[in-house]
Amino acid sequence: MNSATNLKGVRLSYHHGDLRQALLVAAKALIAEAGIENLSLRKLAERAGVSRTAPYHHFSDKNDLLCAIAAQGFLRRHQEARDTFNNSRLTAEEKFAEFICGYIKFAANNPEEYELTFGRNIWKQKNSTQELRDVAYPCFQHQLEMITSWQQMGLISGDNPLRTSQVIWGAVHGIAKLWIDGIYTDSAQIEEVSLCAVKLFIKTAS
Amino acid sequence: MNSATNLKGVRLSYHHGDLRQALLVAAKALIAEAGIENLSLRKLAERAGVSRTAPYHHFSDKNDLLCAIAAQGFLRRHQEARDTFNNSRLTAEEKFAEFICGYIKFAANNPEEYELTFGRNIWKQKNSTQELRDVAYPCFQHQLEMITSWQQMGLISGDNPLRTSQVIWGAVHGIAKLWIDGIYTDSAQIEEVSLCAVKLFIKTAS
DNA sequence: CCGCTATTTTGACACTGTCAAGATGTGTTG
DNA sequence: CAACACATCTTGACAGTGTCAAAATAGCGG
Repeated sequence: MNSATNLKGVRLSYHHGDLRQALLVAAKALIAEAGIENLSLRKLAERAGVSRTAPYHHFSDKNDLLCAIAAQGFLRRHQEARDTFNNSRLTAEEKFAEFICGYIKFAANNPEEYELTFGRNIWKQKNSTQELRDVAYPCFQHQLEMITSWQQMGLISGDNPLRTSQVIWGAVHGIAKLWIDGIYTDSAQIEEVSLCAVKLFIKTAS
Repeated sequence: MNSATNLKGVRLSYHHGDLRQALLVAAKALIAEAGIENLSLRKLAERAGVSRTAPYHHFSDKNDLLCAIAAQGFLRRHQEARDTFNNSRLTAEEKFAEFICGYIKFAANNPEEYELTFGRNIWKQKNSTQELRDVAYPCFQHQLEMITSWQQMGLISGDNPLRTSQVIWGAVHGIAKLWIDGIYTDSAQIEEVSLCAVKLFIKTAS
């Protein structure tokens, strides 16, 4: 259970100690630097100071590693949303606005990690791990619950909570993705777009 | 200018005749079958009955080929949207509904091609070709014009047309992507989600 | 000290995008 | 018709990728 690395990350012993955690940290750094598509297990292993195939004893394959990182992302986002929703000093409308803006900010602040977490790489086909789904679905469910409550109190229009939740989630996801993927040209004004979305979904807006 | 292939696609002459077009067609087929990430230039060349590097005489690299396919996608979508908007037998509200549902249907009917056209592969970093931007931006611009007109006639709420357009585009894009990437579980109900989006954005909905 | 197990490494394979150099057609000009 | 220029296609090669099998090494319980 020793960390077995000195301050520079150079290995001191043959066994790394906590290679799994080190790989996750290094992978997130590499992804933030150069994007998911530029992450290779070999470069990752080199960064962690370990041979090419060492990661395979902690993750069954590359997809498994990506799913583990994404799982952390879901936990973080879920926690953020919970904190906002449970903040008793905010009105319902403020909570909703913060949900929208917070979601998009979450994506904009860590674009590459968002791309991994909510992107196609790990979700398409049957790539998602059971572990990932176990933390992602509660996050989705929580979003649905929040939207449902806002709808029941008349803040948001629409009747079917599930469909409404899917539309609103789709909106923030789409805004985030269009920005991250560089399709929006005026990238600076992401905050304005968020606020516009809030106004469009709130019932009293005219 | 001869096609120089028989019915089975087997080459008759050394020169292919219209390899560029044949590659585009074959690539779209391969993508529709197995997704973008499973498209390799080598498999593509083999499918076209040509050597590995032949495509490089018609496209500067893989990204260039993908951009060419995406450009066709934009032209198709742009035409669809124009047809709907110019259809004088539809009311404004029907046009808006058809814009939303049509966009999502466009994505749902050809998920892999949509992923390519509006996805990160060709837009992130500086991957987009000038040719691609030349057909994509008018398509974006047209969306903005339609939204602006619907907003001016009081069909849609909001004040800033550009921001509103970005939100609505984000919504349909996000709904489409969540569905395509397999994050939504109940994939069958994409039509219901589209209609819910229409109701949420139209002013008179309560 | 021996051996068992977890961990890491080395070697190898198939696959990828892409470049350089050569081969083969097609068209044009004298 | 012949010779040359050019477009097109092919072969060979290289670095990089994910991943498997087998060997090497370390730590721990007896």
